[in-house]
Amino acid sequence: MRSTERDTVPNSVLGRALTLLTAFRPGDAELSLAELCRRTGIPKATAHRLLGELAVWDVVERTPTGVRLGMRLFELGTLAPLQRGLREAAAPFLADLFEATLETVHLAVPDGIDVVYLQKLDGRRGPPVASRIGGRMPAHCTGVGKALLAFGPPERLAAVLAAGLRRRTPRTVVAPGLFDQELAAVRRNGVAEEHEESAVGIACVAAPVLDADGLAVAAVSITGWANRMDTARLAPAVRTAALGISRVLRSRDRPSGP
Amino acid sequence: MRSTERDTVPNSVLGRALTLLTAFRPGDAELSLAELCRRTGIPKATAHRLLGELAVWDVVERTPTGVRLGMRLFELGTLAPLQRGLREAAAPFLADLFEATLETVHLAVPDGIDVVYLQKLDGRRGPPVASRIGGRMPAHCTGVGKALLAFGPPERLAAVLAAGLRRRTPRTVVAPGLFDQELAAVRRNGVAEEHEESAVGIACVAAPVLDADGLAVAAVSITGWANRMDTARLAPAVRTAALGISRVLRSRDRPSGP
DNA sequence: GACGGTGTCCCGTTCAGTGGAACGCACGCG
DNA sequence: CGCGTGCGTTCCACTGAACGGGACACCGTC
Repeated sequence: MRSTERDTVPNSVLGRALTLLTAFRPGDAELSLAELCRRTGIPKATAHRLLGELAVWDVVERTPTGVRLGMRLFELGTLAPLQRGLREAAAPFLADLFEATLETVHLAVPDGIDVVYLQKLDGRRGPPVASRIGGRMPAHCTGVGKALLAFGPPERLAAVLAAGLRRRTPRTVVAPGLFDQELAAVRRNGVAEEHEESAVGIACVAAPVLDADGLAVAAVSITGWANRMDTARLAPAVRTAALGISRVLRSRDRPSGP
Repeated sequence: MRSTERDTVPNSVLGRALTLLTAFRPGDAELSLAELCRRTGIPKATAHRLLGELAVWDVVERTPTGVRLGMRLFELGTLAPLQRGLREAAAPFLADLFEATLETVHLAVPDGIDVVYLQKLDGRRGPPVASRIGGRMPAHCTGVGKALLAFGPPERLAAVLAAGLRRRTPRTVVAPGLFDQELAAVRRNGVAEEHEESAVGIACVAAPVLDADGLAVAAVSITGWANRMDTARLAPAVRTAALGISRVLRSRDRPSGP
C-alpha cells in the first residue's frame, strides 16, 4: 500500500482534485508538484492543471518551491455547521474551565474510530499535548474518546473494538473486556478519566456533551501532568461544563417549547 | 473582483464545485439543492451530481432537508500552513494574555482589505464580540486591522483607502487623512487602539506580529467593554505577546543562525 | 556537459461531464 | 378531494472539457 497507491485513483475531476488535497498530511507544510504526483498517481500535466485552478480560488497557494493548502480552505472549513455550532455553544464554557483550572482544555467530536478536536485552549502550566485543532486521535485511549464511546451509539463502540485497541503506552487499555468495564464506570460516573493511556506523563478528565436523545455528540476534557492532576477534584467542573453545553445545544434545537 | 464573481458561472467541474461550496455564507447552516442552484446558476442535475460526489468525500453532508458543509472541509482547512503555523506559535502567548486579563483575545491575519480571525478566546466578563474564527471584518475599523495596515505593505493600505473607509459606527474613522494620522501614531507606539469604531460599546488594543523583514504577518488583540477597558494599561501586555510570537516565528524560519 | 530533478506548455484524442426533460413525492390550497 | 407547486432524483444521447504523452526550459550536482 505504500509502494503503489494505484488502487483507486478516481478518474473524475473532483475525485482527483480531492485526492490531491487529501494528499497533504499533518506535517506537510508544502509539497512539490512532483511529490504530489508520486503520492496520488496523478499525471504531472493533470495535477499541474488542477492545482492551477485550485490556486485561482485560493484553495491552494503556489510558492516558489511547491504548493500548500490555502486560506480559503480554512475559511470554508470554519463554516461547517457541525463544528461551528458546537464551538460557538461551547466557547464560554471552555473559557470558564480554562479560567478556573489554567490547564489545557479540549473540545472533540467523534469521527469513525477516532476523535477530531474542535477546540483547544493551551494551558501554560501543563505538559505539551500532541493534539491539534482539526487533528485526530484514536478514541479508545483518550478521555474524550472514552466519554464519547460510553455515551455514543453501540455501533461505534463495536467498530472501535473490531478495529482493535492499539497500544500507545504501557497503560493503554487493550483488553476488550477491561475496556467494557471501564466504559460502564464512565456511564455510572458521567466522566471518563485517562491516566497515561495515550501519552506517558499525561492525564485527563472528560465528560460527554449529550443531545436531546441522550447520545454523545461531543466531549470536553481537561488535560494535565499525570502526577499533579487531581482528577476527582476536576471531574465536577468538567461535568458541569459539558452539561452546560448540552443544555445550550438543546435550547438551540428547540427555540420554543415542543 | 475578489468577492463578487457572481457574473460568470465557470464551466469547469472544479469551478462549479467551488462555486457551490462558496455559496455557503456565514449563517447558512444548510442549503437545499434548489436554493444552491438559484444562488449559483448551476443546473439542478449538475449540482445534484457534483454534491453527490462531494458527499462521498465528506466535504459536504446530505441531510434529509438539504446539504451542509462537512467535517472533512474543516479538517483540511486546519492543515493550511499559514494559519496553522501562526496558531501553534501564538497559542501559549494568547493563553498568557487570556490568563492575565480574562478578556477576549484575538489572533488575525490580513486578507485583501479584510482581516481573517485565526483564533479567539472568549472572555466571560467581556461583551459579546461578533467575530468568529475563520470570519472576516473590515481592516480599517478593527484594532488588529489597523495594526496590520500600519506595519504592512503600503499597497494594502492603498487598496483599503481605494475601497473606501465604510462607516460602521458613529466613531468609525472614515476620513483618509485622519486615518493616515492614526496609523502614524500606531507606528510610533507599536500598538493600535480602537474605541467603538466597529461596534458600539466595544474597545480593543492590538499589536502586530512582524516577520524577519519587519512586515506584519498577523496581529494580536484584547477586546472588552469600551467604558471599562484601560487600554494604556493593557497595551504593554499585548505588545509583549505580539513580540513573543514574532520571535518564535523568526526562530522557526531560521532553525540555526546565519 | 551529461545528468536527474524540477515546473511549464502544447495539442490531437476521447470519454467524463452535461443538462433538458421526465419522474415520484410531499406538501398547502381552493 | 384533485390540483398546483416545489422539491429531490434519474435517465441518456450529445459534446466540449479534461486528458496526458511528450517536448521543453530550467535548475543544481556529480
